[in-house]
Amino acid sequence: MENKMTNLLDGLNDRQKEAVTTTEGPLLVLAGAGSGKTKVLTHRVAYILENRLAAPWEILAITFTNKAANEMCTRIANIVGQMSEDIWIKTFHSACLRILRRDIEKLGYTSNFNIYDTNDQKRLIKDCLRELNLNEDNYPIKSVISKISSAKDEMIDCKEFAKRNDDFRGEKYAMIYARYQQKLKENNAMDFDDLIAKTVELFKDNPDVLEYYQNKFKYIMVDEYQDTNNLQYIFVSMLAEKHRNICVVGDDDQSIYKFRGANIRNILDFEKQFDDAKNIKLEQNYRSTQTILDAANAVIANNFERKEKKLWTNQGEGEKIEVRTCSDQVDEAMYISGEIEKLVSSGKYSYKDIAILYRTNAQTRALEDNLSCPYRVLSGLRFYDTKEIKDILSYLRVIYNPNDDVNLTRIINVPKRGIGDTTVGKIAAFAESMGVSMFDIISDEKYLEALGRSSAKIREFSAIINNLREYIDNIPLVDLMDKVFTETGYADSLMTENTPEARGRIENLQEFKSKALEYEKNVEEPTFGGFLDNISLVSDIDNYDTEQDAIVLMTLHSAKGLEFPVVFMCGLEKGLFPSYQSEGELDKLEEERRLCYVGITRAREKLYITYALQRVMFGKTESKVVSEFVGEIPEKLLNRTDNVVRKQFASYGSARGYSGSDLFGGAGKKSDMDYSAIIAKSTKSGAEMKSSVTYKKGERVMHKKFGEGMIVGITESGGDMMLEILFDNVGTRNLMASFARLKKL
DNA sequence: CGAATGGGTGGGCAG
DNA sequence: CACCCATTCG
Repeated sequence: MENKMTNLLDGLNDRQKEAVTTTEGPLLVLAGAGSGKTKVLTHRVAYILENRLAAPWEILAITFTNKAANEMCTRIANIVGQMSEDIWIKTFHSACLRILRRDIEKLGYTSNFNIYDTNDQKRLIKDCLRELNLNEDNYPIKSVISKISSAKDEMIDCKEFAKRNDDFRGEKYAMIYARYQQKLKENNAMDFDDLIAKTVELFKDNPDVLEYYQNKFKYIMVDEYQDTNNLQYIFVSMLAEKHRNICVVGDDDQSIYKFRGANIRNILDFEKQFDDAKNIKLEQNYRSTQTILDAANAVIANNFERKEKKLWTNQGEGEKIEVRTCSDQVDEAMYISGEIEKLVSSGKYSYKDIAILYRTNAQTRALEDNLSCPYRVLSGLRFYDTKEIKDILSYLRVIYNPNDDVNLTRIINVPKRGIGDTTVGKIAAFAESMGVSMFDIISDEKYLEALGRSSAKIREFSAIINNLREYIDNIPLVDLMDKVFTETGYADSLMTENTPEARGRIENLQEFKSKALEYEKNVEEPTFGGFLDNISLVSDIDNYDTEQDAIVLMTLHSAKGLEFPVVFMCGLEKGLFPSYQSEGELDKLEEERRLCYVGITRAREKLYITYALQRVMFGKTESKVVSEFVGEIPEKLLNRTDNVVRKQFASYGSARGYSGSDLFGGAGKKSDMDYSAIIAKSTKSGAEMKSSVTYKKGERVMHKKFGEGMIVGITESGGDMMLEILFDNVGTRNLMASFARLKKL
């Protein structure tokens, strides 16, 4: 035991040791990116166990993703062995789900409730709007959803919401909210917010339940605390009230989920909320080179609301950051592809060491089309979001919980079985007026007759569902899924279709089955409901397999918590990253900057930043200007290159009509004229035009159109000098010294 | 009454 | 470019 203990603290720096051994009372660990946060958490759990401060089942560790939970579980198992199995290592949602499945009857739901995702929410809201005779244009679904979501986050129920919003629109929103919540209950369903909100409600209404969990969890740890919302904070606070051994770990600089309610104040104010809290900062970075850290530090220093931190390492300076100006998104993808080939053929890196990160999922297409290496795309369409999986999933959910009208409506006519919108509308109306679920209607002969000529088909459908319900937890999951495929006619309809697309869908369904198999194998007590929960809560990133030798493409958001030897951050253009939606709003811009910080700090050895002067967005070609974030990185850390001007000049000889303005979009339309003028001059007598002025790197210059800038690169080119100039407002431009008409400052 | 087709529109990150 | 809705056809 003594030995193990010393081992446990071996290899930790002083700060980390302190965080591991400070087990009692509230503790805030401000852990910079790459500062060994997971190590601290896992060792802290092990330390508590080794010192017999608590039994495994008395420890609750909350992470943000399932992937993080699994990793923590594995790493703790490596230290303490089997004991790790009884620790609650969960995400907020899965922890709450487990609590709810046990006691939800106390709130008037039944334990087989379904979980509604954003799509289901949308359907439900649409129904509400229709019933209330409200127009989607005046009450956009997205805004309704976000209003309801933030109300739930602030624990404002329908009544309270109505009180606080008594203007015309507010009243309507209150009505939608009330109806939506009522519908959820009728469907025996919960949205993601409810999972936390209902747990808190359960605790509030049932002190005995709360007390049980308060007593149970002697030590509570929360990872990624900067991304918790108010509800999650309340949930954790309630649980921690008794023992007060709460340790939160986070980095305010990596808070990137404000858009879904994350409240950065939770971490900034932790010490106010828990006035005796200890505070430990981890600033030594074990991941990246000093160059990368300097860049990250410099960028994030532009934010106002933050706790001062400076990452450092003793691992050396490393290589400069490559910044590449590209003509458009195809050029960008080709450049990245080329660099990847170079990196891999050098033998220093393999594909799995490399990641491409971007702001929006829409950017993947150009990349995918132009990559010449094995790759994987994370997120975008979740596996469970494809149509065929959603269909089967809806069947499974209806079988599990027949009161779920939303899912029932979704599949009652899939595949086509002659139950059209009109009939479905009738069933819904019946259900509404009788105060029962649609399934109740269609399984009752009394109502079926009233449905006229469709009744035979409906009868058939409800028979299928009722038949399948018999098999729940009686036969293996995979067999049940097979039955769903065949008995619903879904498989047949795909076979008949027999298009490449249909075959793809069949393949996907096979994969779905293997996921079920996997679940049955991995989980101790597999149940039908457990499988559905599992699906509701996994994300694409959870399935990211680091062993496969392929480069990986994902959004900057998904990349949080991951690291790669080589990182490409692409599309660093104003309006894309930072997003145009953050323009003029300081707090949103700061969140974008934090996202940039997250991106930079994913890189261990080599970081590439690319941006294009032109990009196709929303189907239109737009001119782009480099992101301000690039300019925030000290120039001395960068090695700038581009492909724009070379193309530009190459085009003179080959295609006269092609003025090059298409490639040089960043300068705007006027560049057409300027450049034709330059061609004229240069064909006359290039020698004459040769600049007599000499330039040096670092000099500041003034350009008529581009404004002030600094020379960051000089290349000799045919007796002239090509200057790479970083302009303050428009980004980098490559200009020939003799033609640029520069004024030294 | 149900299915198919075309036009218009909207498009950020996510458990 | 994908999805949703409205219109038209069967």
